[in-house]
Amino acid sequence: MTDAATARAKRYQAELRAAGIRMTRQRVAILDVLAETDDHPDANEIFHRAFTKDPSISLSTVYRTMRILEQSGAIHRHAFADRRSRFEHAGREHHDHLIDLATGKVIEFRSDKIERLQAEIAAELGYEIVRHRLELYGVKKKTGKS
Amino acid sequence: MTDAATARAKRYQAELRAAGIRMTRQRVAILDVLAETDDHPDANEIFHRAFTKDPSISLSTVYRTMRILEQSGAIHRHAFADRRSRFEHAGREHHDHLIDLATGKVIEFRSDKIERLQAEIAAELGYEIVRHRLELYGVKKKTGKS
DNA sequence: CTTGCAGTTGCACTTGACTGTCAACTGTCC
DNA sequence: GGACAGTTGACAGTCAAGTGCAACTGCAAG
Repeated sequence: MTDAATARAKRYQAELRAAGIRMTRQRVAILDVLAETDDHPDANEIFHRAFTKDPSISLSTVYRTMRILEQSGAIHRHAFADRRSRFEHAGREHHDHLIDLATGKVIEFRSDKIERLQAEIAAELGYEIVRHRLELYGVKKKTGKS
Repeated sequence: MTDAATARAKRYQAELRAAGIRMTRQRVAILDVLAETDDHPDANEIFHRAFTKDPSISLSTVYRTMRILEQSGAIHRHAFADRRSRFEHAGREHHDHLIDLATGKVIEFRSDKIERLQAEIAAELGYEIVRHRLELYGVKKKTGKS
């Protein structure tokens, strides 16, 4: 665990405690995992990673904790093409995802233009956007002129 | 079942038979359901609707058929906020979805600007979009001047 | 028409992701 | 150091979806 990750983990803990969430051994382990993660692990993956930090943790606790963290706004839940949820901590700037269909790799991107356009469209339909989901599924363009 | 829906159903049948897919009683029932549908039913809902046309159909067959239809490109599978798949027949123009968080109502919309922007963004990242998913989740704006 | 048979089906069962229950445990506030 | 409400691990239960298999059936060739 890098120093930066440790610092992040500490910050998450402090924030959650401030929000009245009890900091158990298991939650610390999960927060550590999230702090040193920059991919989009599913519950099972988080369980395995947390398990190496604290073998007393159970999968149920991971599910329960992910739900609590989601409700408190600490993490975001995604559901890409497959049926299971993937998570990422929320302390980062909003972004959307481009999924490489060949490798499954998830690339993050952000476009203010698109964000603005979405708000416009919703407004036209009489709605206000609370959240959105934009996922592009694509394949690598063959390099070369074209 | 309206005449238009019947015609659509017949067309679907012909297309699938041309693609070498055997037209069983059950598949006809499902195709009929899809032809007269313009919402986004899930497998269970399709099962119930098809059941009224042919009580011999089973849920397994609906699942199997939806998969076949999806692979043959006849329908699109969506997974909105909930965990189950919803379907719609593909014979229609591409569109995205705005989901009303209060009522669950699904509104369809389409924006060429956004489509173009998406392609641009993917291109910048070196990708070619195969498909995408754009869902806006929102609430009705309070009416009035604003 | 009848037949042959690969493709389909219904049923019962399995899977995979998650949720609920409950006795035992443990942060946290005095 | 208690007290005790919040939390946990184990495991049963739920829910959407997929599967194995014996029985059935489109449909193409006779």
